[in-house]
Amino acid sequence: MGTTQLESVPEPKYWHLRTVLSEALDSEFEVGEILPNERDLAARFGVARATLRQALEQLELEGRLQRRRGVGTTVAPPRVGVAVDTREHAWPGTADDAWQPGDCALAAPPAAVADALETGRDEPVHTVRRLRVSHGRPVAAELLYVPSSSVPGLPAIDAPSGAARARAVLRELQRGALERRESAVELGSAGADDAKELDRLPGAPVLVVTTRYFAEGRTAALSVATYRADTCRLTFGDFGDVEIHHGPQTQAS
Amino acid sequence: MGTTQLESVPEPKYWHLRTVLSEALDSEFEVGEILPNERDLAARFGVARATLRQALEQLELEGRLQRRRGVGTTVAPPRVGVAVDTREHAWPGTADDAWQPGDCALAAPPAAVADALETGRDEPVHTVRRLRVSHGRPVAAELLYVPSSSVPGLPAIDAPSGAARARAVLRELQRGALERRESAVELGSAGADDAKELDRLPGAPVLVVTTRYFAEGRTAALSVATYRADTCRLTFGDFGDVEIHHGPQTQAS
DNA sequence: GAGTGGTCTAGACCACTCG
DNA sequence: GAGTGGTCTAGACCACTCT
Repeated sequence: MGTTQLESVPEPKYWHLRTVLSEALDSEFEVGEILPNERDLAARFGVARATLRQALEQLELEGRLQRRRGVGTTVAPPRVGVAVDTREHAWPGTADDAWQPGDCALAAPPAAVADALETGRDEPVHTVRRLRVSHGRPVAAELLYVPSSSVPGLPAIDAPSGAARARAVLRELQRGALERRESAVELGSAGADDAKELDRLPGAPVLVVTTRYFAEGRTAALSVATYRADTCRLTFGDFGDVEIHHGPQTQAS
Repeated sequence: MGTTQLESVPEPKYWHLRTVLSEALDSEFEVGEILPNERDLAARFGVARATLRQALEQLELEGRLQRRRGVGTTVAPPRVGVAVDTREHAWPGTADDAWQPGDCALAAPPAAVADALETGRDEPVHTVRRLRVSHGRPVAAELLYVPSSSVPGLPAIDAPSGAARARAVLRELQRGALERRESAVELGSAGADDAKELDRLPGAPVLVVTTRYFAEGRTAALSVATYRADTCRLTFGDFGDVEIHHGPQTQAS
């Protein structure tokens, strides 16, 4: 007697904190508003800073918060719906397919990519780096692997790299009639280079979309695109901008 | 002089560790093999346990490792390709749509769901809980929201809940001709209930797939499915089981 | 009971942004 | 230079799984 247990099966502190903060975000904060700094928040809740950070990490993973070193923690806007559509328009190289071609190189791809393309492991393929921008912010970085056989008309003497080359490869790829595409989505973490382009730290969670393009029954190209998981909601079909999911709780049954 | 800097722009220890461990996993370990425990590993690399754990967390997020309390850390098998297909077969309630109907309840859904269904915020809808199993393991938990108007033929006097009720709702939903569906994928964290069904801890990363089913131009049902992000690769189209992505490094350009 | 991963603490220092 | 989030430490205890 004398002691009261709030939780007979106590949940971890950081999880409880996450819930409390989540509700506070809903009711007491506006999008873009700056939260108190971590040391103050930790003191206010009577926990160590590391524990508070665990809760903040959860909320950032869920797209509720945005943290920037040297600046502070702000309330994130709702995730952007990004179409990863499977229709005929918006093939790579179409006039506006939401991607900005960056650099291009001719290099041997990772072994797994070579296998999928059915090229030799040491055979160089055109590797186009592209960036996808939405609402003025970079949302995804892509590597598009195009075997030489998919772009037979590509001039051989051009500059072997650079943005002009990237556009040329896309143009030629577009000429060969692409028939079909298949995609897969999985969770990953941003490598150093992707992280830089996406304005995140290395290790930031990303949604990796791997897409295989087919032409004449064979794999004509392969794309590996990493989307910022904190800010993006990938839409298949034409989902519009309805906001459904808003946290981990599934408050039914 | 006298001191050597391995990194002129030093990367964080945990990130470097992640890379080292990742390579070790590729070359020196088999799937299912148990790693040394965290305290030993930390000592071996000369870092604090917390730092080592940060590296392990990354690798677990990437689906390379599997950690179980009281057991140990093992090398994870490649992610399972799970079809989130958009074809006509495999509508909810089809003979085999990979989902096992669980419970069913009639309850007011979260506000966001009610809005998407265009039902009143306090109007109860049929809420079916289902579990998706692949290779003998649970991979996803789903809540399927079905407004009464979508299942007009549903007997009113039946048991209002339970597995039998769930099957009845699905059967009636199947009768009304579904026309189209739209999906979105985003990162989330498992709530306590989902976590339990998926055999994970609360807060575990999940891929949340929100699907809207249309019939006669209106939203006939809405599904929120949470897939284990560590073990699943969601495939759209029919991607097969090719393994492409294998870590954050993008070793081209 | 022994051994594992999971949680939590109290502190330190670093890297970055901004006025 | 002040203030922020990011990294790291060395330790403690807890919850769980096996034998």
